Amino acid sequence: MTKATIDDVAALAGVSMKTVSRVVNREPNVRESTRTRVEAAIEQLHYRPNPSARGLASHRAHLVGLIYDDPSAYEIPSAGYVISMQQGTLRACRNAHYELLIHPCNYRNRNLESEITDLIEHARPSGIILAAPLSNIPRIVRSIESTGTPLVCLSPGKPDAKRLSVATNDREICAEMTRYLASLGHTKIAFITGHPDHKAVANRFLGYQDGLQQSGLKYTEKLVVHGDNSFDSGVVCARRLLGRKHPPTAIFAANDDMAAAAIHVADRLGIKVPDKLSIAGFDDISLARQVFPTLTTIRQPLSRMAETAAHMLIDGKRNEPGAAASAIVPASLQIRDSTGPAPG
Amino acid sequence: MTKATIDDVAALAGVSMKTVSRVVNREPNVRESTRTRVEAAIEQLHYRPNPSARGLASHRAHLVGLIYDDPSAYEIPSAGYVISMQQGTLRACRNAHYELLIHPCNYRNRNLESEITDLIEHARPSGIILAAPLSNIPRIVRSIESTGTPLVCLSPGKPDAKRLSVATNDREICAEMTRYLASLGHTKIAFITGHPDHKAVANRFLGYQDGLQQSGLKYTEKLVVHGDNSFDSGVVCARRLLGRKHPPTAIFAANDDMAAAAIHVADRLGIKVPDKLSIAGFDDISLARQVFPTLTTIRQPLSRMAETAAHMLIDGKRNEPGAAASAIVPASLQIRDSTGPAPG
DNA sequence: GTGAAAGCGCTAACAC
DNA sequence: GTGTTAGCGCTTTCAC
Repeated sequence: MTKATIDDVAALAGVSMKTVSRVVNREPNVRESTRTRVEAAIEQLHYRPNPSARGLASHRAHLVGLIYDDPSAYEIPSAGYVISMQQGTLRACRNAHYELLIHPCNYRNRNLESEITDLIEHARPSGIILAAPLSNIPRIVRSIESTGTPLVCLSPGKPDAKRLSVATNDREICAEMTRYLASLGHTKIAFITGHPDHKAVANRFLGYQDGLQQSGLKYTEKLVVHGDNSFDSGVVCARRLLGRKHPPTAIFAANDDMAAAAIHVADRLGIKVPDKLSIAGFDDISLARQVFPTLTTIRQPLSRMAETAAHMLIDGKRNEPGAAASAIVPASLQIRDSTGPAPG
Repeated sequence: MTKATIDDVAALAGVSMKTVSRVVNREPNVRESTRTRVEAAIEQLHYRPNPSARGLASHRAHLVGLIYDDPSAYEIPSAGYVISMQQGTLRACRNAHYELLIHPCNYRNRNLESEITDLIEHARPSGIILAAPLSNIPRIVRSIESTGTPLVCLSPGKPDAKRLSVATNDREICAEMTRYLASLGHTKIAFITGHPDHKAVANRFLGYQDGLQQSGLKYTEKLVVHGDNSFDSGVVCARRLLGRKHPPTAIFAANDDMAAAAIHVADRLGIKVPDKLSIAGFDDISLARQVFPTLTTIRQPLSRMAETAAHMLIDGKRNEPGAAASAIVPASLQIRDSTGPAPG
């Protein structure tokens, strides 16, 4: 038994090829009863459209391109991020019979724009999902847009009404974490900022400030130190904060690596966590559950974000063209053992 | 300027379409001078074959399928492994103008065989790379083989002369690590075994025994404890080893998670690493460089292995059909700070 | 060694 | 609402 083609389905359902095509592609102008009959035939023959034939005839492959900055192998948290995004995109693709084309690339590459436009012209994806931090680079975004391929940006720095994007509520969730720390009785809550280039990371800092205000606490620069997202920078920052005469009783770091570093420093200094010091991070990388005590942090819904993005692309063809939209998928607090009531 | 087609190239080179096709596909029966001329035309027009047209005409997409067990997001070391394999496969694919189709799946899924054969029938890849531990499951391997699609197994449990495979020298490199520890003066070298299901992990244990023998040390069961690859099991094993009257001066764990656990336990017990105790792992996950002291370990060349596998598939079409082969890509020792001369 | 013709399985454009 | 007719750009088959 050889594979069923669209003709076989058409013959079985007693309609033309084109009607089958309409049903498969969810196009309008098919009577409900006809649609049902065609669907039954598809089911019976286990018909699935041939992607190559589709691609050839439509000048557009039924695939979604996922473009992201290439993590060096074994690097964390990048690897976890990438896998999450792939998983989310694949979930959306599988239901819709789309394939996923992954394209890791180096954001320092000078020819990145032509590399990406080449990819698009060659593979002709139905749409592109562009992950942060690439989605923060205007020349990359513009070069993709110039090909006319639908684009969804993941975590773009600032929302842009003219573009499709999916983001999380960095700022709000950081405010929530800050309020949570305040609710535990902490009044001196320090913040370790992240790499200044990453716009979403800057939003985390704003959320911290919001949270202080919402809790009736004063924001002061003295409680802010500047890291660069690395574990090492976290060590330096935590030492600076904890070496003071009146150290903070809570430290909120803009990512988990720096938060883990703070736990490490506290341990060296003999400061008990969470009894004397509460520590919170952001990202929920696997390290968060491997440190002792386990780290209270914020989980970004990366997989859901990517899934949402893929759906925008796949379903988007039937939307009005001008209907730019940005979706927000909320992050969530992961309360673990590194936070507790303020001492005293 | 629209994209060049095979006709454009043929016209420019003054040959037929078919000859261009022969050149592009590296088929025989083209005079050298003709080939050169065609290649020049290809270059000049920036011609790249349309994958959809190719796939449609040849009943076979120019793509490589990479099938692996799905890590839950944020799980390490799976994420790092997957990224490495993807990177290696992509390197090979890009040069040859193949695409990569990734297929994470759940190895506990009952319908896995039909899921995979469906995938193959619909996407029609030129070949499949099957990663461990899936490559250790005979019914999966056989179901792929039954579709007639070329298959390369990554780290199959035992080499099989009838199949294509790529593996690393687990056993030899573990013997080398053991000899290295012995060369530092250690005579009581303990081993923490890994999960019994993973065949490659069992080879590591054999390598440990080889290494002892090669160093003139006696193997004794007393120095072996059984873990399951998890950090927690490593804690239990390390406690058992270090709680003895005459503890070992070196611990070699079958993976990095358990080795990191050993470092953790030693720290709690006040045993200085590497002064009083040397610790070695296997995998070189990113945690290996995040623990203190940094972990001496073994790096598996996963990315190279996947690249080799992809090349076997892509180039293999021109080989003799019966030419099964298995490649070995050697692993390497990563000497860091957790190992040192034996005390005393 | 090289070329001509046929057709892969689908969608686009338009007719009805 | 539905069907008809052309191709999409390549590989296959077979002729030379």
